[in-house]
Formats: sequence, structure tokens, C-alpha cells
Amino acid sequence: MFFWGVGLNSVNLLKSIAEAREDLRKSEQKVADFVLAHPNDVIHMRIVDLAAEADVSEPTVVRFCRALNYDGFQDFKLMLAQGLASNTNFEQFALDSKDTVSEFKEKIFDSMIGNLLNIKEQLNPETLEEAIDALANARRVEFYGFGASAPVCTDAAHKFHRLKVSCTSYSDPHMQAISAVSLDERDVIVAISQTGRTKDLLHTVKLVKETGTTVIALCPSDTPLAELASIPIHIDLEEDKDLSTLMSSRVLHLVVIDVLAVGVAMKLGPGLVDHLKTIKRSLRSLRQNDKRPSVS
Amino acid sequence: MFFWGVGLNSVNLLKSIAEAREDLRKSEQKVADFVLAHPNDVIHMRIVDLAAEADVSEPTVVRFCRALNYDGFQDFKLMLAQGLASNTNFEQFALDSKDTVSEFKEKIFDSMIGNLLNIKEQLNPETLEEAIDALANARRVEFYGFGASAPVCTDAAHKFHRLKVSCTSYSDPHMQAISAVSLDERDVIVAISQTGRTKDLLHTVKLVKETGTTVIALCPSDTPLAELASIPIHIDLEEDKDLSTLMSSRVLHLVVIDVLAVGVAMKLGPGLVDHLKTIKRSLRSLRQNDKRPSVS
DNA sequence: GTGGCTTTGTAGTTAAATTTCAAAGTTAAA
DNA sequence: TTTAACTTTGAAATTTAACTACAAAGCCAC
Repeated sequence: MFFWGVGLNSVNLLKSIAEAREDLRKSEQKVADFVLAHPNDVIHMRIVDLAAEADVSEPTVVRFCRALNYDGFQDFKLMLAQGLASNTNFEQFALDSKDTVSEFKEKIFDSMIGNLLNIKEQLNPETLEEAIDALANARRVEFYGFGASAPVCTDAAHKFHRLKVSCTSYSDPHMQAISAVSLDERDVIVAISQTGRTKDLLHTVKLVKETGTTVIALCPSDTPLAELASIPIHIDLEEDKDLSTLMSSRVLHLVVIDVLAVGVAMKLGPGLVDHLKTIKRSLRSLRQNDKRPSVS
Repeated sequence: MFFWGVGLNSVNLLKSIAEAREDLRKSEQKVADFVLAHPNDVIHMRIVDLAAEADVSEPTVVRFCRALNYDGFQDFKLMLAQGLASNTNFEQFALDSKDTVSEFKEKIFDSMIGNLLNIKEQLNPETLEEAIDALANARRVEFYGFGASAPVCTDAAHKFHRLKVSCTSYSDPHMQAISAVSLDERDVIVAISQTGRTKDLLHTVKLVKETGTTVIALCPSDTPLAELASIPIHIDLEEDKDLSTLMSSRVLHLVVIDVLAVGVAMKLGPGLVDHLKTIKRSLRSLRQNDKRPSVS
């Protein structure tokens, strides 16, 4: 796989120190251990302090930094500071039954953010472009998904309706099947699945493929659904730590749909972006304003 | 409003430099200007370089750092490094019709992440705790929302079902009204709204309040819905830049629901967290495995 | 054990940040 | 307009911290 420059490498700086630890000399490992144990303190330490804490000499600290391909101690500290800032959070979490509300709130949000960052990197712009093209030119768009993906489909249909795209969402296998056979190559379906293995969904997709309809799939790669799709959009999460996958994937799907929707809006003409705003305004009549008395 | 410590301040470091600029001396402003113009370069500069670039003397640079409440130049550079690392992204975006797919993908994800970070900070653990208590002890839970919030409600009901909580979601004002009057103080409704002003929702909530039912609301603060709620959970986004609000709030609602669900799962007994995993397993039969032949 | 090699620390050097202090600039009152 | 008080700024000296050279100690193979 493509190797990122120093910039992105720093994101996993602690991890890369841990990995490099084995290749270091014994005394340098002492430094590594202290840095890994107290990364936040190291940032504000002088070379003498770190040397003392790690029980090595100052040159050893410098050698440690050089071994990790930094110019010197200052350079290393700078990278560490950057790495920590971007890395503080966003790790995958493991829920602990002793967690306080505040703690698991942090964990859930951070893991969500981490997943968003990952998927953002993973998403292939060319594939998205393809999907956007297909959606923008479709006569009709249908969203299919079950379980947790059903609300995602509803939301997607809701969103594309606003773009004046003719669309529906079905989370009933019969309805899907019935609708599926009425489509043809001018149409597009979007199949959404967290697993990429839902039998009923695969069944529908197979049906629909026979009609020549374009199938966009939001699911993990290397799954039956991804293989079947004309335009597979891969959503691969880190391996399932606790429930984070369960929670994150629907949100990720929603955000990807947002991206597609914005793309379609732009393709169909910049005016359409304004159209969204117009709809927003038109919804205002359904709202109650503080200043005016309630119409009950 | 409460003033954050240095830690969080660094997130908006550039912004805070820009704000502080006015209060600085003339020569210090030169330094500020250079830092604002080339923040990424400054990180790797020595004090002499920065002094030269900003056309001031070295002590002035130190004074500049001190004026911003840092110990000195090194300390400032460290904070700058951290600030830049965490700040690179996550700014609110303004979509531009000339944006490439890759560009607006970034913008959408980053703005989503920015909003998640904001809401994470804003969420009050005590309020969440209250909401979790109410949900965990409820005889029955109902989720009400319209439009973009309707799928959120469906998703929430889906999630709480898994926790063995008796619940439903309604996005039809009549159904809501009918159901609402059958509830009492043992029950909880969760009203979800991006605006906090949806008339029909307010109507239902007023009805339901007369029965003594606890009302948890997910909506912006200072809105009619927030005022009505027994437990208002405020979701305040930065002011509407383009469509980011429209996109973000439903996702934020989902994540908050996740937090509540995890809280409830923990309250009802740690075993329940495992129960979620069990359900995950039970769903496996609905999936197709690569290895076995498809059952069509 | 001993020669060659690697690892580590001591002591010295260099470079960078900080402080001191005096000069230049600014303001305001005479 | 002048001048005294104060503020701002930079030159030079000082201090501090990072880095280098080199030598001692440790390690391994023969």
C-alpha cells in the first residue's frame, strides 16, 4: 500500500514508536518506554529531564530521536505534540461497564470520529463520481436496506426527494422484489447493508441486476453484495471492537449519502443547491416562532 | 460563558491570535501577522528566523509569545504545533459549486467531525444521566419526530428494542396524538427535532405533558420544544453555513441516541451489553456466508 | 582471554532562547 | 515647540538547553 509522508505518519506516532521499539538499542528502549508511558509530559520536558526520567544519558535521548528519523530532540517533541493533538482521541473504544456517562460519551463520540476519518480517507473519489453520475442521470432511484439500514434508506430517499429526484425506499423484501422487476437500465438502486451479506437484499439485487439496472452498494468490501454491485462503495470499519461497528456504520452510510446528494445537487445544476435552501424556507411555515403566538 | 483552559484554547489558537492581535504592540502585530500567514512554517523556525521574517528583533518575538500567555517561544511553538494538528480540518465548510468530488467529500466529513466535537463538549453528563435513568425505568418509550427526524426515531426505536425496552416510533401527527394520550407518568417520550419548533411535534408534546409523561427532547436550546421538555438535551450547532446544519443534526441525534442506549444498557445490567452481541449473532442466520452456497 | 565491534556516557562545544539595559519613539503638558 | 514621563523596541550579554566528539564500558566470537 502507498506509504504516507511524515505528516500523516505522525498521526500514529505513538503506535510507530511502539513498533520501532524492538529495533532500538536497550537504553533507547528505556526512552521509548517512558515516552509511551507519559507522552503528554514529554512535550514539556527538556532533554535533561527526559534523560533523567528514563535513566539514560542525554546523547542517548538524541540518538533515540534520530533512530526514529527525526532531526533531533526538538523536532521529535514537535512531532509528538502534533501527533498527540490529533491522536488524543479517535481511537477505537472498548466499553467498560464501570465507565461513567462522561467516559462512554467520550468513547462513543471519539470512535465515531475515528471511523469518519478512516472512511473519509478510504472513499475513492472516482467511485463516488461514478455513483453521482449514475444517480444524477437516473430516471428513478430506489433505496433498499433492512434492519438498521432501513432508516438510512428512508433518510436517503427523503434527501434525494429534495433534489427533485424521483425515488423511494423499501425495507420490505416483497416490496423490493416487486419494485425491482419494474426497473430497467435507466434506473438506479442503492443497496445499503452493514454486513454486505443480508440474504434478502442479495436476492433483490440479483433480481434487479437481470433488468440491467445500475446497482450502487454501500457495504464492506469483499462481501457478496460488493461483488454483485455495479458501483460498490466500500465502507470498511476496523475490526469489531465491542459495538462500535454496530453504531458507526449507519452514521457513515448517512454521511456518504450526504456526499452523493451534494454531488448530485451540483451536477444537476448549481441552482439546485439553492433549491435545498428554498425547501428549508418552505418548511418554516411548519414551525412555531418564538415571537408569534402558537397556532394550535 | 465559561472560559476554557489553555488546553482547549489551543484548538482555536490561530483564531485567538487573530482576536488578540488588536491588543498587541505594533511590532508584535508584525509577528502575529507572519504567524497567521505562515503557521505551518513557523513550527520549524528558530526565533531568529521568525524575527527576521517578521522584521522585528528576537526579544519582540518572545514578548509576542508572552503576550499570548505562553512561557516563551518554545512553549508557543509547541502549542502552535498542537493547534495546527487538531485544527487542520474540522472547520465549518462552505460548499462551492466549483468543488471537486474529493473537495466536497473532505468538507462534508470535516464539518461533520467538527460538529461531533462541538456537541461532545456541549453535552452535559448530568442531563444525559437523567435521561438514561428515565429511559431505563420507563414502562414504555416512544420516539416522535418528523421529516428528517423520522428516520432517526425509527433507528432509535430499533436500537432500544434490542435493549428489550418496549418502544415505538411515530412520525404521523395523528398516531402520535392518539398514542400520546394513552401514556402516563410511568412512560417516557423522546421528541426529536432539528429546529425545536415543529408545530405538530409541539402539539403532541403539550398533549403528552398533561398526562405526566416524562419528555426528553433532542433539539436546539432556547426553542419552544426545549422549554417544554422535562429533560432537554441541547444540540446547538454553529450557525448555519450552507447546508451543514441540515446534514449534521440528524447524525448528531443518532449519536446522542447511541450514548443514551449504551447508558441504558449499562443501567439495566452489564449482561445487556452482551445481549446486544447475542442479537448480533442471531442476525447471522439472515446473512449469506461466502463459504456456503447461496440459498436462493 | 583478547581483538574487534557495538553501545553508552562524560565532558566539551555550539547554538538558540532569554534577559538586561539603553536607545528610540510617543504622548501630553507646559 | 519643547521637554519630561512613559512606552516600545532592539543590541548586546547572559543563560540555558541541545548537540558532538570522544573515550570508556560492555558484548561477542575466536
